[in-house]
Amino acid sequence: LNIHDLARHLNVSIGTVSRALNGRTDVSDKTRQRVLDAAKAFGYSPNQSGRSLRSGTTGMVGFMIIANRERAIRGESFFMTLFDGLQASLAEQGLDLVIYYCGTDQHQDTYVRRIIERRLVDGLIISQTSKIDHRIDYLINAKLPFIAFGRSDSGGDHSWLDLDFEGVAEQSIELLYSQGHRRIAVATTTDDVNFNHIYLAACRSALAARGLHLDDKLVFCESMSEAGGYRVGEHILACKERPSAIAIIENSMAIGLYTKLSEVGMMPGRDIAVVGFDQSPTQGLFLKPSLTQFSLSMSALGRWLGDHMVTLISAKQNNASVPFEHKIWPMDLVPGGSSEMQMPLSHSHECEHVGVKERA
Amino acid sequence: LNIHDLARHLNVSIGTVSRALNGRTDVSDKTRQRVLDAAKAFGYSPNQSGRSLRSGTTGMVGFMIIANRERAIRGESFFMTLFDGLQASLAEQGLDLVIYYCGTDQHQDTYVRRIIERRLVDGLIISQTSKIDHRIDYLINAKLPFIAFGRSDSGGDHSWLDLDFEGVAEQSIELLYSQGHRRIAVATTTDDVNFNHIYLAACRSALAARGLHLDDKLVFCESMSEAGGYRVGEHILACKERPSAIAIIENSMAIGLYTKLSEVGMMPGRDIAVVGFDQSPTQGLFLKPSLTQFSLSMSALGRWLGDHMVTLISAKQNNASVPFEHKIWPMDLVPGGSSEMQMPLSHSHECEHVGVKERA
DNA sequence: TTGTACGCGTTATCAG
DNA sequence: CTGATAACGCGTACAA
Repeated sequence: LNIHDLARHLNVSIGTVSRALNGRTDVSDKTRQRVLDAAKAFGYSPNQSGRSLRSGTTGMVGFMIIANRERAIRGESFFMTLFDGLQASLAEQGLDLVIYYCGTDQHQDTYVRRIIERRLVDGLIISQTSKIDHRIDYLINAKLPFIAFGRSDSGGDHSWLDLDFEGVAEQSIELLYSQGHRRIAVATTTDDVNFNHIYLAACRSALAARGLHLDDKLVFCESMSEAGGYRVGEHILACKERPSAIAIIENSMAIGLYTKLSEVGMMPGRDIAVVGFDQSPTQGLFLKPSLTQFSLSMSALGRWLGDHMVTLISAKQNNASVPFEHKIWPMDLVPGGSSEMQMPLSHSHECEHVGVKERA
Repeated sequence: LNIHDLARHLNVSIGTVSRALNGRTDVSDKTRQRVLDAAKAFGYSPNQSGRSLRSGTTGMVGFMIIANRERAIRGESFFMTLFDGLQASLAEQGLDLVIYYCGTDQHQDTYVRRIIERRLVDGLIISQTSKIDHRIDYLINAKLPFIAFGRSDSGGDHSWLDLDFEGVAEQSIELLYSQGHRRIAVATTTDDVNFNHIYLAACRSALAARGLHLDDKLVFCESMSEAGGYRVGEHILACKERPSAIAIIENSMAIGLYTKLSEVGMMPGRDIAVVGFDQSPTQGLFLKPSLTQFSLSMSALGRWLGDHMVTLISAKQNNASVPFEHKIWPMDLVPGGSSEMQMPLSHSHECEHVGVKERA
């Protein structure tokens, strides 16, 4: 069923049908209503290929996620929680959200090229950006509206949104430091994504700001999974000088850490302080003891992405100058039992920095 | 950059370019190579809209997932684990996977209509089928190749794939029964998906086959989330006659149950036997004690979906008769510590059914 | 206010 | 083996 059939049935021209359906003003109300009724009655909907070909626009916004062989495709559920806000925002402008899944056997750079060259979308959101990310160079060059979810050193100016890793690191270290911890470990993931570098660097500066040096032996890099966290636990137990606290970048890793610790009779919040991050809204709260972590509104984050994408797309259509945005998304500390322990002050490893009030 | 530009640059006609790129035989090897080289050099890729319009086929297969307000969009990560096999299978036939996310503010039936009417895909996989699912009626009527991931009572004959809920229920009940449990609870979800009915019914029959009646007071229906499992724990504790075992349909609920139990000093596998399902490959293994659950190859499952979808699509293109398939996907028991406890035989609540060998 | 006709980029048919 | 040309379904400038 195409526009010709509908027009013939109504004894009008296809031009009139098209105008009526697209909400143009130059069509009588009576005719418009007839057309709309008939379209509904026959279940007519314009063929998207024809429409795209003619208008040069697809009405689709892509969100690309990358499978990761190491972590067995966990953590991607993280993205699910933002699709609702994103979808709602785009829908208000008549845009559709489609998710492109780049499998383990596909290369992310060529995958992006395919999507863009074939003109599948009007805009694209990429995630899991790496420190050097050729997708960004390509997209800038292709002049396609896009937003990077995650910072990168690649490319020129472009819009991006990222979580506040610096803020999380600062708050985590401050919390642990204020409770007397001086030997603090950091766990990151083996993924080739930029946030590992950002988080680690931020932890390092936060420690340095307090006169502490981050021991390389206390930086653990494992896969983003329960299994990875379990191995982090093994590393901790194998330490000659065990840390009294650890900041861990991903909550599923915290779960594995909990498991390893419990196997040797250790408990987070009693024998070692643990601070997590936030890769799933509820997960950490149901650990025992509850995991200290950081909350954020994924739905609002998705909406931000959608709103800004709409701006970028309309700017391009109007040949307007492009207002790039750079957004650091705030996250709020949710204290849990895993970081409740206080350190005896005498055990400080940084005696030279211990001031008067700590001795009091 | 379109096919005309490429043809002009090569001093050949657009027809020749098209033939060369589409691997037709009626083009000389020399010309084909020139075209391919030029296409690569200029980064030319056919415009999908033009191609779709002409050929009437999009080369896309959709996978539709439905957001669920109640469970805060958890559990959808389940699907992620099958996309790899699905994607790989489709890619071998030159088909692309696109994921359609039906948000909480969209109605699933109208969402499917939109996708189909606008001709966005050559085939569609729907998931989270409900007992009565109008999407199936619609898709059958639209004559579009589709597979339902999940059984439904709706529609006529069509292809579907579903997990072996009956097998899981049977094995779960058998395991618990053989260890002396006679008062066994079942936890399902509040979602309007068919597997709740299937699982519950299968548990009921498995119990009946052993002379046990499933007490309605021992059927708990909560949201598919840690919070839901937590509430299941509350229900159990509030029971006048507490069950000694529970079969629970989803692993994130098991996590919440663990949490509630630990709050009152109870431990799975010691104070109550717990058998889970499998919504995430690793989750249950890192609970303490490890959760008895069922494993399956999600990648293979995805591949099955892809392979069958390819069959359906080519059958339609060749006007061949459609070989529908109905597949129950097997799952394997992975015993964990959560179900290790043995019940003392004297406590059986079903004395009239206790046979000689149990008294021995 | 409505009808006509062109072209978006591609593939397929047919003639050479 | 190759080139010219007709569709595919739609939106829109232009004519009526």
